Amino acid sequence: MRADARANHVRLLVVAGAVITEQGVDASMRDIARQAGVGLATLLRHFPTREALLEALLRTSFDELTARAAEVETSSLPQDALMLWLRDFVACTTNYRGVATSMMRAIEDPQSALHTSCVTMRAAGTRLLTRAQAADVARTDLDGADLFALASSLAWLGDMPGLEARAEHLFGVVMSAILTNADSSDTEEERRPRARS
Amino acid sequence: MRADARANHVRLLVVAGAVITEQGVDASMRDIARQAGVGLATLLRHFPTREALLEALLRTSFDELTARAAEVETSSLPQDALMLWLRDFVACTTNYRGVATSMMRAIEDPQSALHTSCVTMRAAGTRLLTRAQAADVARTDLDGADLFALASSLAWLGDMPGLEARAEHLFGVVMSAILTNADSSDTEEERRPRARS
DNA sequence: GTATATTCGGATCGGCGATCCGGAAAAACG
DNA sequence: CGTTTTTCCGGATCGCCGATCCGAATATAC
Repeated sequence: MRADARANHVRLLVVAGAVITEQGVDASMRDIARQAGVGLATLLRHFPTREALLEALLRTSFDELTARAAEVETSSLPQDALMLWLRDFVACTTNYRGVATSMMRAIEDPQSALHTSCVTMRAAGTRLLTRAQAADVARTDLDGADLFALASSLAWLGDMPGLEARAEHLFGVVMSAILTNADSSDTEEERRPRARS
Repeated sequence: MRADARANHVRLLVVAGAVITEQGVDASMRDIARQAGVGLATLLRHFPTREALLEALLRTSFDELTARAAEVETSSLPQDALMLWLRDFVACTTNYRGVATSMMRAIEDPQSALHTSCVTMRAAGTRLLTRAQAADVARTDLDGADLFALASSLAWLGDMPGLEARAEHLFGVVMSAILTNADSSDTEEERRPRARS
């Protein structure tokens, strides 16, 4: 790859990250190119589709999430590991508004540039879920796809206007449906009623 | 209103319903106008924004839902009423793909043509929730906005590709978080593990 | 320094929603 | 009826979008 091309590549990634952070995943590709000081054709040459660009933006975060899954799997109790990782997953996928919808579409479309990344994430979550189920602290009528769907729906809720404040609470509500608090552990706080404003 | 204008109005509603049913709420306004055999300007004169068109399409269903809320409130146990009505709500809002997102945006935007309808729906759900909470069968750390958000997220899940089959199951999972099955009633079936394919 | 291969970006295309306005047609009136 | 008035229609146009083409610019190889 030529030097100027490589420079444009990283420049586009940085600018796209900034623009999409504040405008969401449906930001205008032209805008991104303009703010990066290149032509639209150049952006589209480096990232042929919007999903390819998103995939490049998410790869770093996703790799960190995968590492985090392995980490909590050995360092925490099954129920805590699942909850901690899901919290990270939701937080990560809430950085870019609208990304939950893109991911749910991509995971069903092998052609999507995001497909592999999403499948990897789902697999990481599935491992934590299976471990929790084996420890009898998670309901057994869920599989990895269910978990991915529920987590994605929480991410979707998180970037609805006016719901930012409720997102954490609703996370706890859904978690209470996933975990089967067989014994009262320190994750019990998630069920405690919250003072509402 | 002139006779030809009224005819176009109903014609546009019928065609828009068909087109949006199969293409989702982001269907091209031009397409709808074309299929109705009128100019784009005519469609936009009758429904100045996409949300105004959606509001007109949803009004009938929403009125039925409001009536249904009053019906189950008097005919069913608090927990059953809440569950039955939420099921209807989700089914109704899943008819048009993408409508959940439109509703969540509209309910925070008083300018939206959909705003009033959404607020009405939320109020209907809130009444059923409050009744269930008073009967001690629903968790008390939820308010109407939480319920609306959870129901909308279920509707959102329902129109993700590949999740149609799981939607009902996930509905049960989330319901199990909302209801507090104090005594084992006949709604208990929702918690029974499901055989997965 | 020249030749080659790669990359760039302006230009163009079809499609979108928004808007304008001249003409068509319904309605009101005599 | 015919005429006038009011309403409504829809083609045309605008700026924006993403996709694509291709001559110009330039980094790299020799």
